[in-house]
Amino acid sequence: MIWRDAMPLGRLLAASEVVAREFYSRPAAGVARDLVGKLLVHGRAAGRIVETEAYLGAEDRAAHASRGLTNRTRALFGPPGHAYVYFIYGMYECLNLVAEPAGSPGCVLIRALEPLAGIGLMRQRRPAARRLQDLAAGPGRLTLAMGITREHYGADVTRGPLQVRRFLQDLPIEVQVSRRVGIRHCADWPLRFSAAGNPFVSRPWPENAVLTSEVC
DNA sequence: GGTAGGATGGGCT
DNA sequence: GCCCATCCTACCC
Repeated sequence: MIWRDAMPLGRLLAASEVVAREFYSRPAAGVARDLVGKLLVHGRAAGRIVETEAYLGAEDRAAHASRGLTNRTRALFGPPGHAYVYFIYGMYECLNLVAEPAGSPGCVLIRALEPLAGIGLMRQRRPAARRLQDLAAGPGRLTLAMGITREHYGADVTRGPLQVRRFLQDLPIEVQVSRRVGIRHCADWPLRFSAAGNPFVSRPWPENAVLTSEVC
């Protein structure tokens, strides 16, 4: 198993550009699908997003926003392109990116990364990971590996140390659609998106996953 | 290879 | 008081 960086951070940054706010200002499912293949950077750590889930508004009972505007969900109702980080199961934090225009609370849960740079640092933060594929495979593992916490609640991901970037030379990638993980309500909605065949996803794609061809 | 159970605390009814 | 967008370990094939 290779624990070295796949590419130096400087080269990753030179080969990519920040994703603009307009990208996020549309229905969350499309944002989630198109975030697969993008680059997530925090400080010296970076990785390719390989798995996401969309969460919608009032109609989606699995979404925090379905219970309306509260102190916790405030960021979901704000402008797109910001981080929504929440604390779960008394131990873990999950990173979402706010989608849709301000007032419409859709968001995208970032579920898994293919680590590319800062892997030594990620490994220090995730001593329980035994394989590179496990470093950031899962929403709680991902935030641990990347050093993302509730302090990033509301952070603007179009500028600053936490960023989402697109590769300048976009390559077509296949995205699979399946059911969201670990929820009770609306469990059959096809709102989980993952890079087909990628070994860094948090769990295997189900038999009934549907393929959709997209450009990252 | 697989899974059952426990850790642990904030948000909301 | 209950639920929860999870993870790890122990244990069992």
